[in-house]
Amino acid sequence: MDDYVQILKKNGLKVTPQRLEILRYLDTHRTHPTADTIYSDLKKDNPSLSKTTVYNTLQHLDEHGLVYTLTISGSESRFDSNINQHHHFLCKACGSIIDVDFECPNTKKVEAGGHKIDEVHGYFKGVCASCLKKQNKGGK
Amino acid sequence: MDDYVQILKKNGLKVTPQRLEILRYLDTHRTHPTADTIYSDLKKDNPSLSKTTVYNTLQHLDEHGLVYTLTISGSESRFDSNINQHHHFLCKACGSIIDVDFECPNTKKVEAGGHKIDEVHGYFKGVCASCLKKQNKGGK
DNA sequence: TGTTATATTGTAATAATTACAAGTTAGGGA
DNA sequence: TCCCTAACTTGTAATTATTACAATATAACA
Repeated sequence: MDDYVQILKKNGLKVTPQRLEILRYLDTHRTHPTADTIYSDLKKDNPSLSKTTVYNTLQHLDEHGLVYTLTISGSESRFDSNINQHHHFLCKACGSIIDVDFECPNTKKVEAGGHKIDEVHGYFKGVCASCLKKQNKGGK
Repeated sequence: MDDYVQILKKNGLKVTPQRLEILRYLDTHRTHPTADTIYSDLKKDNPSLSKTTVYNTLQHLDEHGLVYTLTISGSESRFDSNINQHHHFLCKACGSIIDVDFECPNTKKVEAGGHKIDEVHGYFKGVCASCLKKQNKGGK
């Protein structure tokens, strides 16, 4: 019935309403939200939700590879339920984070140095196509 | 005489002892230090140094492309005076950050989406060769 | 050398995250 | 089905990195 229950069970995680809500939220909001955004949004329907629970759950999900934690913005972590290898573009004008879908062809070069790689993060920063258009229209 | 003076002047930045010290520190400590590490180390010889000055200076240097700010660790920024295009490997065991020297061949693919790219960050995380060796020796 | 815009300093404020103790609940076993 | 216990959730307090701000000091140029 509910896939999220299966996902948690498969990973040996206890099934709780809070975890189901957070999993569902991430799955239906592919905007790379912050912990605080997730907390604020979910609190509307579940006023007793604690921010600590959100942080703890995100950490557990990350440890089990169920979410991917981005540090692209520098000041706060952002969470992505898209587990496939992909990278990210951060628009410095509007703040949005856009998925960039390709694999990193350099992983093997790094491994050639003898290191074991668990995570690959590709962060591109600049101005997105949409904001570039606005800038050209708006003048200056 | 002192290259750092020229670097600052060339970039239209006022030449102050603090800025020279920070530039020199970054140039001679290629360990990707945090702002706090820079502050603590420089404070030894310049007790009146303020942490705010360190943060302000690093920000100015970054804006002028004289340092590169890493957000690889998530919890704090790290600073690199190596301006050439390169990437980084973070060892989760010992915390060290290792330079990885190659260019990203995917920049053009991102630009194909119509975005303007100012910065490219490649972060690899795992266990470094040195720590892998220790783990094998130490047993477990 | 004087002027002024800019930099430095120190403290206080903010923001994100973590620590912790108390109460609650999920899930397996009797 | 009920009970037990380990694990989870909650709320508050603490911590850490960073920024804001006002007062003082100084670099650079006339």
